[in-house]
Amino acid sequence: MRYLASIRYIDAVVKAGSIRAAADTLAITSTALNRRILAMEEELGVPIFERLAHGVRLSAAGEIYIHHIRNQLSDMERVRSQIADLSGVRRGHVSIACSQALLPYFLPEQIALYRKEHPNVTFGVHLRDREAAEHALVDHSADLAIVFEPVRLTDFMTLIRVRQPVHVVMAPDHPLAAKATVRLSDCVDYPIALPTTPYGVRHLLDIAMRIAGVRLDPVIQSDNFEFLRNHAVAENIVTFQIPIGLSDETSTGRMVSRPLDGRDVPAGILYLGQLKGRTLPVAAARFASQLTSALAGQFEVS
Amino acid sequence: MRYLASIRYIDAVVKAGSIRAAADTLAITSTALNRRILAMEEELGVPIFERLAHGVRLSAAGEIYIHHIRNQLSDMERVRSQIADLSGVRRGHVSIACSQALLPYFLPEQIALYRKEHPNVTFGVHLRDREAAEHALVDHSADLAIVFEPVRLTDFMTLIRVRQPVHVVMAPDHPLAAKATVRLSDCVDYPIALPTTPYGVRHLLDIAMRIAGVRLDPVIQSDNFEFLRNHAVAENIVTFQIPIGLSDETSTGRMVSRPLDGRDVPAGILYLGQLKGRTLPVAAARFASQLTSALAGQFEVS
DNA sequence: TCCGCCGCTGCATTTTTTGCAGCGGGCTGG
DNA sequence: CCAGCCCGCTGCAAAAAATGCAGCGGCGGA
Repeated sequence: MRYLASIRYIDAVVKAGSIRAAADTLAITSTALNRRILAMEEELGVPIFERLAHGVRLSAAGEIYIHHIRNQLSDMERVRSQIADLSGVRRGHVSIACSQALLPYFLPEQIALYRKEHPNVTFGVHLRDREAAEHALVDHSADLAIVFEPVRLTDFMTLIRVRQPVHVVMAPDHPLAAKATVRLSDCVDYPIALPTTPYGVRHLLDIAMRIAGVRLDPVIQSDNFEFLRNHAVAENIVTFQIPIGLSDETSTGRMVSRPLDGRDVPAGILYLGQLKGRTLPVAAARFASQLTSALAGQFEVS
Repeated sequence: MRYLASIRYIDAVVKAGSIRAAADTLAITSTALNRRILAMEEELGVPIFERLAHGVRLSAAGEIYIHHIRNQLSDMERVRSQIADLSGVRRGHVSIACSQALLPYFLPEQIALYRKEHPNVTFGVHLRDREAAEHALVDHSADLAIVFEPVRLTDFMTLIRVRQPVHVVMAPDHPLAAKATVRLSDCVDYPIALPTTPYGVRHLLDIAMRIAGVRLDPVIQSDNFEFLRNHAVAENIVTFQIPIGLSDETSTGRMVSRPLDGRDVPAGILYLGQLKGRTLPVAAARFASQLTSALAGQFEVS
């Protein structure tokens, strides 16, 4: 879309933080880019950027304007895909920001399922914590976000919520694997591995331990869930995860998972959502509704 | 806004119905305009217009696209006024589609009141029936609509609803002027003037007559409310109107109005609304909220 | 059938955009 | 305290894009 070049350039400058840097990424000279920006500011009647020694920063007017620009650009995307829709070709791109638990099993399966129907739709999957995921929605770098136990809900519109009880994960021959459900107090006798503090599961466990007066001292801490799972098998210790990230490896028998008793640790909640007030591109909207029905089968929270 | 020229041109072509006609209104040659359109269609990959012998018409894709274009253009207006806002100058334009009843008294007073605070805001007031008013919202030729008893509510988002009992209007010396409220059956003895059928007041009366088994044969019918009022005084007959269009001339004593008994004729409802899903420009939003509080004093319907 | 209006195209001209080289200014590390 | 670096910005020439003019062929209405 040639006629949107100017505003796309401005978006690039905002992202890059300086005109010369943006010019490089856009494969044009800084002169051309600089002039386009000056021309836009002329038309607008106000500077879009503040000039600093090491680049540019959005002015107050620029903040308003960049918002508008990003809306325009993604609206244009939506319109293109709507038009592509009615000419029969289903194309598009869906960008997802999500937490680790979705990566091993759930999303690959869902995306594969969707792409079987619509092979021309491409996907971007980005690992983001809760805050970064919300930010990705705001700056339109993601269409959908799937996060565990979000705190802020500004700009975030929930499409569906799913209960995720915390599960204990261990090797099949571990003593705790004999039980159907596990009490928190059962775990104190065994060495355990925990996710690091910012994560939702750890957060839930911390609260539960404080209430129950139990202390679980982790021998391993990691910010990588896959590592924790594998280590639980390798060293025969226990770790804690949510079921949506487990289905694959428990089904192969490499490891088993047992739910923690709900009286000890309340279930966490997984949120699928999008930017509030945004109309998603067709592809993203359809994928979102596929996810919604897939999740609704689990432990939907109404 | 130079960079929006192309889409503004397309909007003009849609409005004009042919490229050459649009080129005239835009003061460019048809060549230039034609080429811009071809270029846009090239970029979009689909024709925007169908070529007919006597001009062009939107294709299916074009319908989608023109929607997007109009959104973009009015969003741009909003952004400009937001930016103007923060540099202190309050400017803008508010376009209103409304029915006749608002013209004599209510809107002039409200607009004057608003412009006393914000002299740089300009207004457009367009007389439209219910359907045309809704259409004006859809194609962004109006920001706000004030209509009586709307039928369809697609695309229309109600901001406030106000009850408007039908009033009998007549000269001060008319026999009915002695009563505080008037029964429909009281009117049969006098010659009456009615609005023509499409209007809300007429609609309410037609229904009421059918229910009550009364027949009012109008000696005068008109589609102009001002004429009906004036004629009621000139010939000493009665007519029917809603109070919001009456305050001025009844206060001067030229004519009087009496409410019809609610048992005979239910009150009509006046709607203030905007296009569903649209963020109004600042000026329009503020004027709308002024109207809302002004109307809330009357007979607000919650 | 003829006339009028339409959209569209080849070509010359004008206007706009781009790239190159270079200026002056602020921050940073030695 | 100063050299080096990166920044945004400008004059000028080249390249690219948009515009206008004249004219073609098509289609519907008189």
